[in-house]
Parts: sequence; C-alpha cells; structure tokens
Amino acid sequence: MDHTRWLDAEEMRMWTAFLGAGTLVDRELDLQLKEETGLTHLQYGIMAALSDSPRGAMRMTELAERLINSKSGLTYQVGQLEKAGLVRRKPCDWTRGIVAELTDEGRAALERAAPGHVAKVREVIVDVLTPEERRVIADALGRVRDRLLEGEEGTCW
Amino acid sequence: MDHTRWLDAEEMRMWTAFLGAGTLVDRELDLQLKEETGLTHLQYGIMAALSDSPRGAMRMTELAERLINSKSGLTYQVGQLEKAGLVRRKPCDWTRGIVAELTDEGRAALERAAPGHVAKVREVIVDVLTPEERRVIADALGRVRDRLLEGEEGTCW
DNA sequence: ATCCGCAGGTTCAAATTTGAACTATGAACG
DNA sequence: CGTTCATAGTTCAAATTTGAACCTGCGGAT
Repeated sequence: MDHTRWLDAEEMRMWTAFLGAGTLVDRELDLQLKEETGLTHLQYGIMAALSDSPRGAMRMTELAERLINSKSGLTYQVGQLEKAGLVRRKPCDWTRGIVAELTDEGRAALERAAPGHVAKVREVIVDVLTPEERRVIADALGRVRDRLLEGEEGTCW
Repeated sequence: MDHTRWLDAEEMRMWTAFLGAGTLVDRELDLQLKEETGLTHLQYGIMAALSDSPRGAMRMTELAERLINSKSGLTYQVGQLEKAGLVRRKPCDWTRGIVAELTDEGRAALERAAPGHVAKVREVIVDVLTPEERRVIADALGRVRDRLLEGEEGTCW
C-alpha cells in the first residue's frame, strides 16, 4: 500500500533550491550583521519590528508571532537587547501585558545597521532575481506562508 | 550620503514571503518528523543524504557541505544517530577520513519516515504551487543558492 | 465576594549550536 | 626516511533554543 506520491525531478529541483537558498541566505545575513553591527538576524528582526510598529513598541506575544519564534526565545533575546541598552521593557498602557520599546540608542543602532543589511539582502537575493521572478515568488511563497499561519491559529509555543 | 537603495513595496513583499515561508516550512517539517518518527529535520537530512549517496556512505565533510551545516554540528548529530543505532562510523577506504553509513536499522527507519515526510512537503509547499511557479522558483532560488555556494569556496566553518 | 480558567510572560533544565582550539594523519618534498 | 603542511574530525566551553512548568492578574460565572 504505497500510495506515496514521490517528488519528480522538477519538484525536487524546486524543493532543494528553496531549502538551500533559505539556509544560505539566512546564514549570510547573520554573518554580515554580526560582523558589521554585532547583532544577530533575530535581534535585528526584533528591533526592526519595533521600529515598524506605529507605537514604536510591541507586546512580547505580538513579537513572537510576527517573528515566528517561541515566547521563551523572545524573552531571552529581548533580555539581551535590554542588557545592551537597545530596548526597554515597560508595562503595557492600553492592555495588560508588557511591551518592548526601542531606546534612543536602539533606534540609532538600527539606523546604523539598516543600510548594510539592506545592501546585503539586495546582494544575495533581491538583485539576483528579475522583477518577474520576484513577483511570482512573492505570490507563491506568500501563499505558502499564509496557509501555514492560518493553520496555526491559537497555537502557542 | 545616503546611497541606500531601500526595498520598494514589491521587493519587500517578496523578501518577507521568502523569509516567512522559509521559517514556517522548516518548523512544520520539524514538528511532523519529530511527531511521527522522533527524528529532527536535520537528522532526516543526514540519513537521506547517506541513502542517496552511491556508496550509501559519506565523509563527514561532504555531509557538512551538502547539508550546509557546521562540522561540529554534524559531529554532534551523527553522534546522536550513532547512539540510536541508525548510523555507523567507519574509517574511509578510498581516502583518509571517516565515513558515516546507514545501518540496516537506519535504512528501515528512513523508509518508515519518508512517506510522511514527503506528504508533508507536498502539503505545505509543493502542492500549493502551480507547475509554473515551481519552475520559476527552482530557477530563481537555485541561482540564489548557487551564487552563495560559489562565494563560499574554501570557507570552512 | 470567591472560585475558575486562561492569557501573557517568565523561569528552568535539557538539548542543540557555535566557533575556536586541538589532534591526528596523509601528502609533498628534500 | 624525516620534516612540514594542509586537511579531516573532534572536543570543549559558551551562547542559544526548546518545551514544559510555573507565576500573575483579570474577567466572568456562581
């Protein structure tokens, strides 16, 4: 009873490209960020998320969802950033909980880090693709992501 | 002197989709594998690589390259697999070094794990995309990956 | 009021990952 | 042969990640 539909050559080509690119791109960005700014990609992600947020602050759980990370992982990394003086925790005004907020120093660090980071993102992926490819990937992988996010409703790690 | 070319909306859409899909797909596969077989995605990758190999065995360094992982990480995980009796280490015949080789038990475990794994890969990504999207992604991300692999010649972590 | 149940966060131990040192062995060369 | 080098793997401590157990405040039902 082998009902398994194995991957054909073309499907496998896509799958390995996707996996390999994901791993390598991530590593490359991590190296560049650590090298130039001492931040990890995750830490940069946290700060970028805070900076994007309309209030300049986010609740821990929102952060965890947005960055797709476990709550305890976030607690740890926000702790690191707090030690470094880049982020501050404070009780949340508009609802129970705690928000993380960029300090002035944190905002400055992010602004210093951003140009190099964006340049690297362009170098390793954005500028390597054609506009058409970017469009297709945005649609296709956006769909993949959204389906997984939905399936996750109410899941809490 | 702000020469930074920031990402426009479309570029950002692609970038976040790529990042998000990468993270979520990886997590999903890890969960499924641990749940059904007790293996991590990395361990599955190691065993699959060994199984693919013409000799049914690979040198540690080859494995590290193929799986895009650090050497010490491999040492650790191969150690785990060895403890579990799924993999065996032995001195390499045709050149110095050590090869890892699937045991019979390991091969059996891989065969048990594969159908569920492939099904999940289809469910989360392969079957979510159209053939045309798969083709574009294979080409585009394959290029991204290969450029990074080249730039890495001689790098050893 | 009091008791549940739970959402938001944290803590803690265990597992994993990292990177830098370290060991060992084969290859090239005199 | 003996020396020197580069390569293949391992080891070790430190950093990070995980998941489960644990606090805590709060709303609603009784």
